[in-house]
Amino acid sequence: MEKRALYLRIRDYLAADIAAGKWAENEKLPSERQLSEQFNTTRVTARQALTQLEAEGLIFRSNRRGWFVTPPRINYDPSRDMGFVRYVEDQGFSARTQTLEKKLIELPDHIADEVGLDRGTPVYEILRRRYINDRPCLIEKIFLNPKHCPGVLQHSLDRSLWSLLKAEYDLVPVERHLEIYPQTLEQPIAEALDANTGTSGLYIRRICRDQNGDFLELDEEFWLHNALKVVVSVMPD
Amino acid sequence: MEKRALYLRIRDYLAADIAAGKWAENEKLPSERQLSEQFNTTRVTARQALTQLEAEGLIFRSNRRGWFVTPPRINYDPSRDMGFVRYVEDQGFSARTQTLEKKLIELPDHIADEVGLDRGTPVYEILRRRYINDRPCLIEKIFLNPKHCPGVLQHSLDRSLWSLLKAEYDLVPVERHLEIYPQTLEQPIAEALDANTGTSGLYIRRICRDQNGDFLELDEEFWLHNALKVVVSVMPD
DNA sequence: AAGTGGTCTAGACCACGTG
DNA sequence: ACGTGGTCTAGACCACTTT
Repeated sequence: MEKRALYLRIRDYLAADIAAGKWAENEKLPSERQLSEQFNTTRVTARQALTQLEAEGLIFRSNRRGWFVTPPRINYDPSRDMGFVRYVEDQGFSARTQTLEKKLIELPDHIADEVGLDRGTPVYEILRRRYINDRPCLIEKIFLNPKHCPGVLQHSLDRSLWSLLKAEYDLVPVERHLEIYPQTLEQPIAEALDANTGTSGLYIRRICRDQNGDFLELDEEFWLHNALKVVVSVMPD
Repeated sequence: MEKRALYLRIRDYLAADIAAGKWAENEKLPSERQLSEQFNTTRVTARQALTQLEAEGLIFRSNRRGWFVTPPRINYDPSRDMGFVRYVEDQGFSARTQTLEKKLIELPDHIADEVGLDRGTPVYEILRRRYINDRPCLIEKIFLNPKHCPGVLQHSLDRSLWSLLKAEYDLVPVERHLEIYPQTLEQPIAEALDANTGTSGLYIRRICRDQNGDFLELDEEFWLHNALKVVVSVMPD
């Protein structure tokens, strides 16, 4: 006799309802108390089912507001920089970018060592938040080498950065290094994404260099784990 | 007055101990009951701290055996196929590959449609498990187009597949499509990795084609989420 | 003011892994 | 046989959001 745990059966039940479209994208599920009553159990067990669905990416929570059905993942190719908004819109979603900060700073030592710049080198730092269908999905921290794009902060940065760099400075990345791994979102980032501290996320980092191997850009992206599917095409070496 | 939740303070305490090397890699932490006593709380709260550390990738659990310190992530470049074992060993780890199954099957319809083969096309299916430092870290399901590598199943597959395909059939992939996203591990896969059903994982899929655009290989990998850092280098289009 | 999730207590029984 | 985590009960109070 094999009997799945109660919380997994509740999970299955809710997953089936979600698949059947009982709730629309971004629509709120019944409260934990309602669910625990409905399934004749306690809140702890109902929560366990919800947490499992959250890990699977089927639902997400908004702090103290409730649980909601996750919209489909977008495809995202971090090796292409031409128009995030356009790229997302081609998939039938709306997208929006918001610049949170822009300033000139000294590159942190450990990053300087990594990209091969002198310690203390000044770089532009840009902090942006990106929305998909009005849902904040990622925080992006960009470091730009000012040697190659002096004064870039004076432009509006709510648009495609690389189309700006191409148009104004004729900059084109030649070499791109990508790093991708699952990680939890730390407090300030989780907060900015209306998520709980410790929620799972996907970390993406990109380093771009020009034809001389000069450092152009370091881009760090902190995504909600359920918002995207990374898609990359690679040609042989 | 800001006061972090108890489970987060326990988390911080344990995280500090781990960072300080109080327990070695793969070493077992004290039991949940011991921890809850030590921190003067209940098992539920101690577990919440452990679960948080698990999400962060600092510790992992082995079914009903306990909680253990996670070894460092390996770098992994899914766009390079030359010698997983060698690649891992270059980073100072040991690696091992185990073939679980190999057979000729009909390609599932939805995959056939995707890669552009006729439905019902026979393909080789290979199931492998890969270990890093004797810890099972991923399950790999490979579909090979038999048109390009007839009889490949007669060889030992516990070695680098692409070095075999190159040596025996002069096959070299020209175009590679990658998809990467966080997902939970389903029962059979979690089981094969000595993990719990529903544990978070990282899903990686690679489609390789030859110079004519012919389908060569579909590779699906199911990784423990804390075992790797995906690293890819991309040259411009 | 009412409802929601976030946190926490103090137990319990079970299935499984280890000696 | 014993220790471990896995699951579950039946409550409670709090912080925050919504009405």
